[in-house]
Amino acid sequence: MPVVNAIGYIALLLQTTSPVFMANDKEITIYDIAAHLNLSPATVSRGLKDNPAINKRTRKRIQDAAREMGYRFNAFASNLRTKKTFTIGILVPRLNSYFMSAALSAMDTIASGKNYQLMISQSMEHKEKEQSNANMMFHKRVDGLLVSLAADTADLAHFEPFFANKIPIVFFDRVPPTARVSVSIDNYQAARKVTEHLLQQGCKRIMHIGGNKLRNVYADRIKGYKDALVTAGLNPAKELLFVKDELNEAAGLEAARHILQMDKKPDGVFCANDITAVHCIRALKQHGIRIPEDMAFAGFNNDAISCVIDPELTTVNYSGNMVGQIAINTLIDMLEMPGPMDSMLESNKILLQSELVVRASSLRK
Amino acid sequence: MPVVNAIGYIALLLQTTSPVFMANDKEITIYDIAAHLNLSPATVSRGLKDNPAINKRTRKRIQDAAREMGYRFNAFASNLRTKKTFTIGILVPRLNSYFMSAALSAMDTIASGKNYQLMISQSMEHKEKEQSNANMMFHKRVDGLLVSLAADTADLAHFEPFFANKIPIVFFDRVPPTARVSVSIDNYQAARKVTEHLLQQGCKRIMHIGGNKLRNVYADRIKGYKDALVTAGLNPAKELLFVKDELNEAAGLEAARHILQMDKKPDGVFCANDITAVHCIRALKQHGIRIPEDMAFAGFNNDAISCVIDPELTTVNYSGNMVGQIAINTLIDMLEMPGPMDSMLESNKILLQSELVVRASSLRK
DNA sequence: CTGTTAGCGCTTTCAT
DNA sequence: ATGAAAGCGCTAACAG
Repeated sequence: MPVVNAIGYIALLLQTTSPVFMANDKEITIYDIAAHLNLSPATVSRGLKDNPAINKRTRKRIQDAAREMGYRFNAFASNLRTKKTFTIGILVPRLNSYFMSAALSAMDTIASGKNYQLMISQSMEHKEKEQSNANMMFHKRVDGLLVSLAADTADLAHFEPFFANKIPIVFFDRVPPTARVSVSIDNYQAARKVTEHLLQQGCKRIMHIGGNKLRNVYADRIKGYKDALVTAGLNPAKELLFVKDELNEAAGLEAARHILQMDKKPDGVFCANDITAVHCIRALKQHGIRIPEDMAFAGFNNDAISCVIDPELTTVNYSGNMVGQIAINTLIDMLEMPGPMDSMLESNKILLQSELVVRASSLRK
Repeated sequence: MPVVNAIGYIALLLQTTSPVFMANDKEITIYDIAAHLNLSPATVSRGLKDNPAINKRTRKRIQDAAREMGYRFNAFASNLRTKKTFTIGILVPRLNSYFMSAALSAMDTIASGKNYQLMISQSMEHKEKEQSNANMMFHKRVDGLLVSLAADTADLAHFEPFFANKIPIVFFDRVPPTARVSVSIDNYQAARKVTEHLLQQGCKRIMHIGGNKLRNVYADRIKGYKDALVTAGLNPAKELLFVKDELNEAAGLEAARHILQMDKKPDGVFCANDITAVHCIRALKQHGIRIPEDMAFAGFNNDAISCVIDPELTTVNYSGNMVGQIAINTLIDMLEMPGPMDSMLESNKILLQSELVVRASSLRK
């Protein structure tokens, strides 16, 4: 019987629950259970895992004893042997965006269903932070990694340890062109569709507000925009492309200021994200520009905010939820694939479709 | 010298970086370093930790060798001995809210600065999920816990293992009344201020749209609202209190429907969160109700959305960032306090102030 | 300043 | 169906 020492005694005074959780300083181990039941630790270990090699009644005795004695599984000891942590690392540019929250939300739901834990950290859009986070994940020995790149990440050197050790990485949303496995939407097609829609509404001078071209999401949208113009026989003019490193509220205000001082103003604007679009619209409206009569507008993401602005914003529905789900399922599949190599060699680039959501901000007919 | 086997060979072909990260299947341990340098594993262990007891030159040799040999620290083995994981568990109702994202963002920044990892999971507002998450955290042996409760959590039984084992918990935002350590804002005072502001604007019939009274945040706001009315000599009428379990977009629409069918409509509405307020306003506007002329409006949270609605929403600025910072700092202080007991016994309820942000939606004079 | 030694708690052959 | 024993990689007495 474990002796209740001074600290345990205080814990005893504090506690308000069944004796199951008594803190005696001494953690219960499988050895304690084994001794208690006159079994070997090996049998207890198997019994706790419901190993069918163990007699059904014995298993039950073991599990009951474990519960009664307040046993808790020690994952470290287990990890030390098995080399698996059931932990997935997640690197994202920022936690506080609507899209990312939805993606993480979906990932968390699926991960806990399959008994994986998530270890989340954000780069704040800086490659240095991304590097140190990746490093930390590597040392914490995550089983796999889900990554959405920072705005200024130019190379993947900081992921080499993962590649070399065959720790699977699934890139999502902000994916590098060289990624072997990635999940994102077809930004090029989506941008084409948006631009074509604005053309159909009669726009002749369409401006694009875009993000850092280092990232596929923004580069592809710019390309889609330009190609749509070319296909329509228009020339993608340089002065109609406005690029900012980060597409936030400030970028929207800046874009508005830029538009207001243009001699020949655009009659349509396709903005690579909703937040920027919304704040740009607000600023333009304050200066008497009518949306969509003077200027049609479209955004990207179908952020909650896009329904709140007046007029409601035409945008691209791009489900963080869906991307998150597919990304983590892909990763877990790789983790649980029996043969270790095969899955790592074949490339798997998933491109999701997105849908144009037409709302009042772009309807001119 | 480690032999490159078949798998290692493929890894070699794949790799594009320095030989530091070669995957030889065999992980480098302190024993390998020790053998390489003709030292004992203990010395290597100390050297890697920059223990001043070790000769400065030896330390350097050890660290250089570690780097060259591609050593990576094995946290499990370390945890197994030291019983500390440098991992903090976080339980939140939902990841995808603006407030929570900001709080997590702040926590992540501070945690990584102090070398802690975060293990985040969400309850989806259900106590069952919260329970299983808490359980998982306990088994993963987090050093401490940060908790914001689900909407329907009625008791804290699932946290007993933590209390009993003296694993510190800091509750934040959605805190239980019985919490020993908690960080939240003064919801009562904030709600009073909002209500008083509406009164000052000439409102005589102020409605309150509130959330689940099980949670302090909503109960306190309701109380603040009622007390402000009483102080002003008004009677908090039952038909002017509209309570929904979850304050989301749907709740806003439902509230609007409710208001539209009221015989004697309110001339002011104080809504316990911005999202609900915004969608309620949108619906009311569509039915010809003018804000603020017919009905003044105020929300809570200063969500990004509150500046996008027209008219802009009067609200309470309640920084997720600040709450997150203080919560995690409080927890880390507890974790790093030398004497284990003292800090756990004293209660520490931090109540932050918030500020009323007056915007057009409530200005009638 | 460095080395020896004995575990931390679990898993896993290999025996029985 | 169960047990014995070795070892995962690190740390902390204790000894020198």
